[in-house]
Amino acid sequence: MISNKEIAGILSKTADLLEIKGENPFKVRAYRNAARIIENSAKDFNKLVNEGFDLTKLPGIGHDLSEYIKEIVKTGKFHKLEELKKEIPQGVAELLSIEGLGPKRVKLLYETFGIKNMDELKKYALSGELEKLPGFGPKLIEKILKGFKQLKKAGIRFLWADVENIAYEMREYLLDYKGVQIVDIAGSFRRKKESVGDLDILVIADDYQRVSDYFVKFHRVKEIYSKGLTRSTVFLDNSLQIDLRAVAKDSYGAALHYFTGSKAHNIEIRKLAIEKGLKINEYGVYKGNEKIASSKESDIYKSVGLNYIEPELRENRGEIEASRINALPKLIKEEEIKGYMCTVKDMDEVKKYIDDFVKVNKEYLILNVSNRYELINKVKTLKNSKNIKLITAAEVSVDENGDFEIPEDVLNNADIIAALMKKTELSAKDQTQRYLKVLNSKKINILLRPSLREVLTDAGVDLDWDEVFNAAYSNNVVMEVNSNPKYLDLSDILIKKAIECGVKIIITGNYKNIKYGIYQARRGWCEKKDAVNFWNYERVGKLWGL
DNA sequence: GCCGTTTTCGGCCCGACTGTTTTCAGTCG
Ligand SMILES: Nc1nc2c(ncn2[C@H]2C[C@H](O)[C@@H](COP(=O)(O)OP(=O)(O)OP(=O)(O)O)O2)c(=O)[nH]1
Ligand SMILES: [Mg+2]
Ligand SMILES: [Mg+2]
Repeated sequence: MISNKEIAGILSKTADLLEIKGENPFKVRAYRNAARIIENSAKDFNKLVNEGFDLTKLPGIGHDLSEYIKEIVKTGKFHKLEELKKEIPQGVAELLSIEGLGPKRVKLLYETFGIKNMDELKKYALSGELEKLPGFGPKLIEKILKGFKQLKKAGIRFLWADVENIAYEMREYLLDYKGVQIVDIAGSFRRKKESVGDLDILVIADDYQRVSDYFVKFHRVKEIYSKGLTRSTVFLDNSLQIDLRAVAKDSYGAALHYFTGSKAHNIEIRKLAIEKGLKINEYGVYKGNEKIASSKESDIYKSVGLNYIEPELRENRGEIEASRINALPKLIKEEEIKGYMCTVKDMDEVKKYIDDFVKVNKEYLILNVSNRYELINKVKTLKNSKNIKLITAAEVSVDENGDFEIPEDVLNNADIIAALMKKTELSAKDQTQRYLKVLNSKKINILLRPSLREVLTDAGVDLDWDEVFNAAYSNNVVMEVNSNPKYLDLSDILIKKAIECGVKIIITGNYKNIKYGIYQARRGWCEKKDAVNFWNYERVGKLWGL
């Protein structure tokens, strides 16, 4: 069964090759746009096609692309891509991953010298032959040679949590510079995407045109890619790219909006402006030559008739329409959490989490006991002595057939049961049935690590989420959102889908990690009604019959 | 290739930085 990601990959690859061929850039954009829509969608396109859903109902997918997507789903191949691959050898498109090489230059390299991979490019660059090409001077060639090492364009990304410290270190560094008033980390970092391709940093300063000079002197800068009066790009020693944008205070709102993105969101907002006879750029909103908004982000939205949209929602996944009709979700906030849920394996962990819990001053704590059920009784004893609202969960492991055992005393002693699906290789159909068996067993309250995914990998179960979420809804099974930044399971997209199916989530994790899960829940349009550990103890008690 | 209570044709977001460009194309955010 072909995944959304695979369909998107085929369309996006086609876009790359069309672009190298010199096709109409707007056609190329249409392919990329379709790829983005599919990759971001909570709907399974394989299923949509098989059910005969009219894909042209989706904005951005018209008659042609709809047919192409059907072809891809039904055959696993796309004839246009197959033809393009015959014309343009494999390695040519890979040259696009080098910073500074776009479709035009790659085409020129291929047509002039027949360069079709990185090795050949390197050979020609070192031999000096490249300089014969129009537009290829010594500086560009030097850049290309260095560019072999850069990551961003090659699609290599970092976990959000892995760039957090360096982001704040850079912010402190910039704040130290004279006249700097505001430093915001924008881009996908501000939108809280689970992984980021780079850091995008906005600086507001008195003499903002001087900031670039200072920026590139940051001690971890290894390579300066470009440097101008209002924007610069550098690479750090760990190959992380950092983009800097510096503007005057008056443009703060417009610049923050621009630099937060996403690109697709920006384009939609700018199209709305055009319809209203306005123009939006990173400096402001303009009616003719008159600037009508610029200093506050919310004013940018207001100028095109929209309510303010939280950064986590800015992915062009329906947030603009929702904003227009006053239907944006009221997202959960970190500080509104009422109860924590942590997994414990031994008494030391139990004590540690209880100690932490007392410090954070929240209402209740759920301890999920894995492996050793005798812990449950010890935890209960502790609960009475410490006089805290403690809920005990017993973790059960589900085998390949969808069976699991809960010993009698566990059933009697644990407040709730949480199921963890053992990793198995099953067809999507069988996997779905296995999940349904568990959900319909009426014995479990929480499904842990529902998709077994891992961020930045292809890991994860293949199944029919509509069926699984519908069963979870009917049986009142809550889905875990695991806050470990390596897992973030459920993902933002599946959280959104779960919520649309009426399924509740519980955001789990220790005090350090919990925010990462909350970020993803916000990206999944999560409101208080959707997240059970944002409810008070009484309401949770009713849900689980405590 | 997509799209349309201004349109079924002719638009499609908008701007900064680089290079060898003497007026702008290519690339990128
Ligand atoms: N209007 C407009 N804005 C753009 C465009 N490309 C990028 N931006 C804005 C929105 C992006 O969120 C922001 C930062 O660009 P990035 O390439 O770093 O993308 P982003 O941070 O969203 O994702 P990333 O994780 O870095 O891949 O700049 C564009 O073509 N047009
Ligand atoms: Mg970025
Ligand atoms: Mg960037």
